[in-house]
Amino acid sequence: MELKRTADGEKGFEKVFAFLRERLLAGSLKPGDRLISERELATLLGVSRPIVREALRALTVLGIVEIRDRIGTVVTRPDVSVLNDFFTFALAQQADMLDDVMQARVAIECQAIRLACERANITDFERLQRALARIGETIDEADAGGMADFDFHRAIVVASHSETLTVLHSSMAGLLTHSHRSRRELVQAFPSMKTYLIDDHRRIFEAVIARDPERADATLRKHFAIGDEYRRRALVGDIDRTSASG
Amino acid sequence: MELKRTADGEKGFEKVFAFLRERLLAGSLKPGDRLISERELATLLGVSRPIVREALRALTVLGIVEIRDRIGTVVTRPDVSVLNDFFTFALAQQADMLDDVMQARVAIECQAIRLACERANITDFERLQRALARIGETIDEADAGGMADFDFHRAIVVASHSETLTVLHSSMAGLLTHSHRSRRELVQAFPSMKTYLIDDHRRIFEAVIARDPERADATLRKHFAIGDEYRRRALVGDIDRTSASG
DNA sequence: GTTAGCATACTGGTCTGACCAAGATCAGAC
DNA sequence: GTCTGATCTTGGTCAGACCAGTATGCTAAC
Repeated sequence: MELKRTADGEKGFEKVFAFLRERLLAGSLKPGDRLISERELATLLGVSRPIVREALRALTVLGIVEIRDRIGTVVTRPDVSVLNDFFTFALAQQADMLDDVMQARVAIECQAIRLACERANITDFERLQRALARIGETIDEADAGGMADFDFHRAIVVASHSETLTVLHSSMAGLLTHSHRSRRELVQAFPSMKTYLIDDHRRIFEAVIARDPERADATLRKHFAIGDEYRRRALVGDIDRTSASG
Repeated sequence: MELKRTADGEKGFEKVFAFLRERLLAGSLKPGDRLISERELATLLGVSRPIVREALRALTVLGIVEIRDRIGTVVTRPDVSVLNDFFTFALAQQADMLDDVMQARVAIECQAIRLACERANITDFERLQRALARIGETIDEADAGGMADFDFHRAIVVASHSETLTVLHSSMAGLLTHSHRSRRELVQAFPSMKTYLIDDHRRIFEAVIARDPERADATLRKHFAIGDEYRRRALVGDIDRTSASG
């Protein structure tokens, strides 16, 4: 963390960025605070306004501040969208990263469910239960079903009461929803998946209710493994057509 | 992922950003490619150069492109530093996030070690072994010891051959190194930690060598738990002063 | 005294045109 | 054929200006 001081040796952009970063990291600029106007900042640091805007824009994409048109620039609470953007771009340039991201998702969720077993409260349980019920109700719908599935998994992470895990998990949301949907589309054709989806999620739910981290982790991990297996089989057109008519 | 098309309805910055994003995500702009000059981009999109610079700066902090002075703007491979920046800022404004980040770290590493059991090759094993040896050698040094500890854990993640996990793990590196160092400083005072550090890491190493994901995960998780326990006791000045003189 | 309404100062959003320093390039000298 | 220097190009920056809304305060009407 090279906190370059605001020496004059720095280029314009770096000067402004460092100036603001210093105050942001030191805490003298807290979420909710409004920065001085771009013009003031420019004259204060002896740079031009476009440079100030560059720095503010940089902080904006980092989710640190928000530039409000004709209002001013205010400090915001760090947001997820940054990671979202990053993963979106990163994924685009390395398509093989998708499987990788899934691994990270498994990592996050398995840790989250352990924490959830310790920390979940009634509200969390209720949310999980609602999500579970919704999975059952929407088992025949691709869109709603995928969303219900996603909601359930998100509820697990939320129940961990870990901001970081939640942030990381959400940052992969865009990718996950796709995977959830495509998985759900398989359900229509292959009935055996219904059992898998409903039973698995209920078992996971029960493990959390029982506050049994090991069981919850193991069950969730198995759930992912089975899901992988289904998708793998789908690739070769196998699935369970042999045991059930489509 | 609202991929706003480059309609004229957008503001200047959004227009440029969307224009570039489109090409970045579509893959027509790949890492290594050089963008057209700022001036050309400006005239092409009908905006001024400062606006173009804002967009380029935004992509820069996202780690997507790199602006090289007097050379041009080139597309880079997505980098870790973005997440680093984000976590740095986020942590500064929510200090209580540190414990949270540790949880995420545990999540990443436990998943990584499972993958490592499957995917690790000779090179990975050797790197782990070196790191393990180094931990033993530097057991009495705070700085070098902390680094050896960190290297070992990083070697695990690297052995997972998962880009995403590596990226996430690295992004927490700054925070982790602190924690590693402070832990090592305890070693000097409390001899029993030496055994814990050396033996635990060896057990972890052995589990990976044995390619036993469950055992590796469990051992690593226990390793973290014991570390937590030590730190927790250190807070109340307990530790093992009773059984060993300082 | 209170309030509605408007003028004004201020804010972000953007543009134009310009200058600088240094890498890249190519023509011309050797 | 090679070296050298002028020139083109590139990013880095600045100054000043205009627009369009917001916020504020002052005035005028009730």
